[in-house]
Amino acid sequence: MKRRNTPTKEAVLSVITKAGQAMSQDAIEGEISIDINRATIYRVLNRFCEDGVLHKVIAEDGKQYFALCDGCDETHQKHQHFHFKCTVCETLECLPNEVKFSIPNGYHVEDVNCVLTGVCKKCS
Amino acid sequence: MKRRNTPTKEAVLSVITKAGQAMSQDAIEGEISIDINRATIYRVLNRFCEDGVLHKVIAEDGKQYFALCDGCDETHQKHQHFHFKCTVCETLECLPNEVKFSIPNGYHVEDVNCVLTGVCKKCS
DNA sequence: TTTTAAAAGCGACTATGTCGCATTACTGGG
DNA sequence: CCCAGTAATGCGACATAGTCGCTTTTAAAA
Ligand SMILES: [Mn+2]
Ligand SMILES: [Mn+2]
Ligand SMILES: [Zn+2]
Ligand SMILES: [Zn+2]
Repeated sequence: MKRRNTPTKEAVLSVITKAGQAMSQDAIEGEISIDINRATIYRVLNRFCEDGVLHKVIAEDGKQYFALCDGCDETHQKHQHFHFKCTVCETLECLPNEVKFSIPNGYHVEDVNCVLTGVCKKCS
Repeated sequence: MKRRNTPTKEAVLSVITKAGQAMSQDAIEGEISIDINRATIYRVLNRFCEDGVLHKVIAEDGKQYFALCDGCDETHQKHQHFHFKCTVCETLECLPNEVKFSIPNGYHVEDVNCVLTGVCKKCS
C-alpha cells in the first residue's frame, strides 16, 4: 500500500496549491494541463485525503470540494473550521474560525462539515 | 401563486412529521403509502422549504435531507443549528445547539449548513 | 533488468436532482 | 353547483457527480 509518485499526483496537487482555495473535480480537470481521467482524479484526491494532504468539504450544492490541509497527518486531523462558499464567484475557501459545539451526552462526533454560503469579500 | 391542498402534500408532511427526523426523498418515497412521482416529491419538498415549513440540510453524503422547521416563516428563518448524521442508523436529526461563528469583514452569510457526523446516542 | 503491485485508463453503472411538457384536479367566482 | 384558470402531478428525458470492475501501464524495489 505504499504510495508512488506519479505525474498525475503532482499535477493535481500543483493545481490546488496554485488556486489557493478548495476545488472540485471538474474545476481541477479544467485547470490541469495534461489530460487525466475523471475516475483517476477522484482516486488521487481521495488518496490525498487518506494521507492527510487534503480534506474534503461538502458544499450546499452537494458537491465535494478538496482543500489543502494545514497541519494534519494520517492520525490527527483538525478540520474543525468553517468554510465559506461564495454564490457569486463560486469559490469555496477555508476560514480560520474554529467550529465550536457541544452535543448531547452519548453522541460521538467523527467528522465536522460546516459551510457558510453567501457573498465573499471580493464580490461584495 | 397561491398554494393548493393536495393529497401529496399531506402525505409527504405526515411521513416527515411521524418520522420525527430529517428525511431524504428516497426515504420519504419508501415510507409513503400512496405512489408519488419522484420529481413531484422534490417539488413538494422545495415548496415547503420556500414556505418555511421545512428546511433543507446537505449531509456528508451530498444528499438533501428535509426537516420540519420550528418557528420559521417565509421571511424569518432560523436554521442556524447543528445537525447530526449517524453513520450507523443513517438518521439525520436537528440538534438544539445553535451555530455561532464570526467571519472576516466584508463577508455576507446567507445560509448555514453544519452537519456533525458520527454515532448517535441510540447506536452507541 | 526483472518483478510486482500501485496507479491510470476506460467504460459502464448508479444515484440524485432538475426540467419541459402534457394532463389532472384544486378552488374561487359566478 | 359549475366552470375557468392555474397550481400541481406524471412522465420522460436529461445532466451531473461519483464509483467500480477490469485491463493496461508504469514506478520503484530487488
Ligand atoms: Mn478547510
Ligand atoms: Mn435542522
Ligand atoms: Zn466571491
Ligand atoms: Zn444512530
